[in-house]
Amino acid sequence: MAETLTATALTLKDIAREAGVSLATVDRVLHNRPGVRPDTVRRVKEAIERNSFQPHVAAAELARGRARRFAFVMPSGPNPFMQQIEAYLGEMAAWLSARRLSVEMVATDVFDHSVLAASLEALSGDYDGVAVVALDHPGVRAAINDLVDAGTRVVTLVSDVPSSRRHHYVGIDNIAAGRAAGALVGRLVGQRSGKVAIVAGSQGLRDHAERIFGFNQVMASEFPGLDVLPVLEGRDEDDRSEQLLARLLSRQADIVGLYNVGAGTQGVAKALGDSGRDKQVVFVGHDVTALTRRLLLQGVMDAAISQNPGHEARAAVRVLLALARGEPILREQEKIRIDIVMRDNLP
Amino acid sequence: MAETLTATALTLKDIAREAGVSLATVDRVLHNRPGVRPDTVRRVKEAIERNSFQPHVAAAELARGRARRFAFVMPSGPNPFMQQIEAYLGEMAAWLSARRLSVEMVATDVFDHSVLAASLEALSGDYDGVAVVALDHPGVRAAINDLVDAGTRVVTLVSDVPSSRRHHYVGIDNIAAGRAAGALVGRLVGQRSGKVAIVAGSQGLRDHAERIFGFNQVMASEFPGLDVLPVLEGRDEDDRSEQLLARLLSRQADIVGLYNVGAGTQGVAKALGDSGRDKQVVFVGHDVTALTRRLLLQGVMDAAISQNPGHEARAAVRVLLALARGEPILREQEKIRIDIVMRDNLP
DNA sequence: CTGTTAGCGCCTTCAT
DNA sequence: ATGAAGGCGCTAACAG
Repeated sequence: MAETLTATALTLKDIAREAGVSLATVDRVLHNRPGVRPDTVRRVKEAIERNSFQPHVAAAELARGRARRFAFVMPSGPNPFMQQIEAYLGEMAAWLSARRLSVEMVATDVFDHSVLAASLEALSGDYDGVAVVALDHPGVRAAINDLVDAGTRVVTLVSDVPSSRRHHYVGIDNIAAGRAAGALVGRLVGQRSGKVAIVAGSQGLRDHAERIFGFNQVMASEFPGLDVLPVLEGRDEDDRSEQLLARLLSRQADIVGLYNVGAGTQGVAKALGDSGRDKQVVFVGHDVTALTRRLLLQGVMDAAISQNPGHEARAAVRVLLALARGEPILREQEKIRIDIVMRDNLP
Repeated sequence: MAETLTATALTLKDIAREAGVSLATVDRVLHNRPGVRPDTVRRVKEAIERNSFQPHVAAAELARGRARRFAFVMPSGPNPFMQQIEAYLGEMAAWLSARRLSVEMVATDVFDHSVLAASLEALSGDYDGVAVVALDHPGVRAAINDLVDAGTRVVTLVSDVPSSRRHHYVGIDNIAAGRAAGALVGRLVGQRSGKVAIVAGSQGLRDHAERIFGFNQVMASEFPGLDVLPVLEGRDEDDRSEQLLARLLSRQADIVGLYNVGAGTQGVAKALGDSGRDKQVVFVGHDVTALTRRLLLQGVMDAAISQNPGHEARAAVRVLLALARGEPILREQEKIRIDIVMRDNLP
């Protein structure tokens, strides 16, 4: 009837006794520290295995006694999504402080690779862990690798640098996100056929490029009746996005779908609204902000592909902490999922 | 440039010195224990406030030294969703054990209120916390309240008993889930008009009733062209669901949408498949299991409204732990969101 | 290579 | 009503 899920609580001392060694030796083996005869190592490991011993994290944390410092390197400037992440970090203040953790925000120009790289280099040695919203560029990659080599734990946040040796990426699979966007546009357009417009910040941004890739994949394979137009590059700016889209709308009468890959949402919505076709065109974009929430409620936007900024903030902290403590990462828990948000399931 | 998010790490001793009292007194004030003069209480509280002091959780946990026991009361029988929750709890074994927590599974007939109530009563006094998949019934409510009165922390899981004094509910908003289902059926049906069928386990189950309510809300207000048929009650059984739906399909030619509220998915899919109309009818159901995953990939199901079982398992444990420790609950983190899952964003 | 020992910060008797 | 002191389980010097 009742099946228990955990072993009984032994301590280091028990293992020491069972293996016929001292506390210190068990501790050494536990942390793979040198200075123990291979034979002793084996004996101790066996005792640990046999009892499936787990050191008490609270005791370890207390004994180690060191406060840990983490830095979050984030874009300067008013990006609502990034501001949400910062706000959620702020909400964790008590949680952090009860664990003697500190997190510091470092604002930088993440779109300029040399500035970003310099910001990262400047952190070297001062932090136990760094989370960074990264641009995928060789210079940035080198800076990340230098941090890693210096013993700092590094996680990329929202935007990855897969070729670097960062310990972990906290963010969504952007190709899958693009596919989800494509599926939504296609399904919501329904029987109609026509053209589909894409507005992105820049195809040079890795995440944007990946989203577009996924989007086109689905369009090509599943919705042959829809014709994807060349990508408009609005640099994530409202004005530019608006102008480009307005011009396109005025020339193409048979646009039935619109995918906004990045920011500049205000401009995109304006162009669409001014054209008077916001009810006919299926409009899918990214992230739930004050603006996109309003657009969804008004029926201008039909769906938003979103990543949960609170989850990303907390996952980044937890992953850095687990890495610093040498604990395993709960991959399933830290995975950032792609949420499809429509008017009726707005969070 | 760098803005820090945490206070410096003081200790109880620092507060004691500053307030001119001993460690023990600060500790008493911190935990609202009796035996301290009101005046002293004030002085100590001020010192705590002034420094925004946070006791170190690791030290507290270690000193308290007591292992904590939690029980999970879950439906007996082969419910894939519940099995997933159990599996995720199993994956937490190391995490639990490193914190000297144990969780025990208690299988019971959650659909029989007297059996369920008896199972709950039997736990009294033995556990620090109980998570229960609850039936909303006066007898169950009383059993929950008794546990709470006995000092046990209680969270309802997946299915709530709002009228009880449970400390927390870990699960989705089922009305919102029904609305999301309605919006999807309506939007995916597109321009067509016709009839929409609903298959539920029973309208007596609170979560099913709520989902149906939300579904009908959206249908009535947003999709007047769609006509919702009376609910078929399949008792979450494959056979019965199949028969009822097969009969309905044979009589109604113009069914364009289908909402499966609970389990019995296998039967629903079979009836739909046998009718040869699985590609024309928009089919939305709940939860991502091996079966629904397959149906989504085959294009039989169009979308699944899902709650993340891993998240629910971990949230239940974290909430029970926070309650037991007297820590605040991170509401935002523990909130269970409604996920819309389509073929292209299958997790 | 291995063992001994003094804390880490808090909680809990036990005295006063 | 308040204080003193030991100990929770582990880590990190320091001896040997």
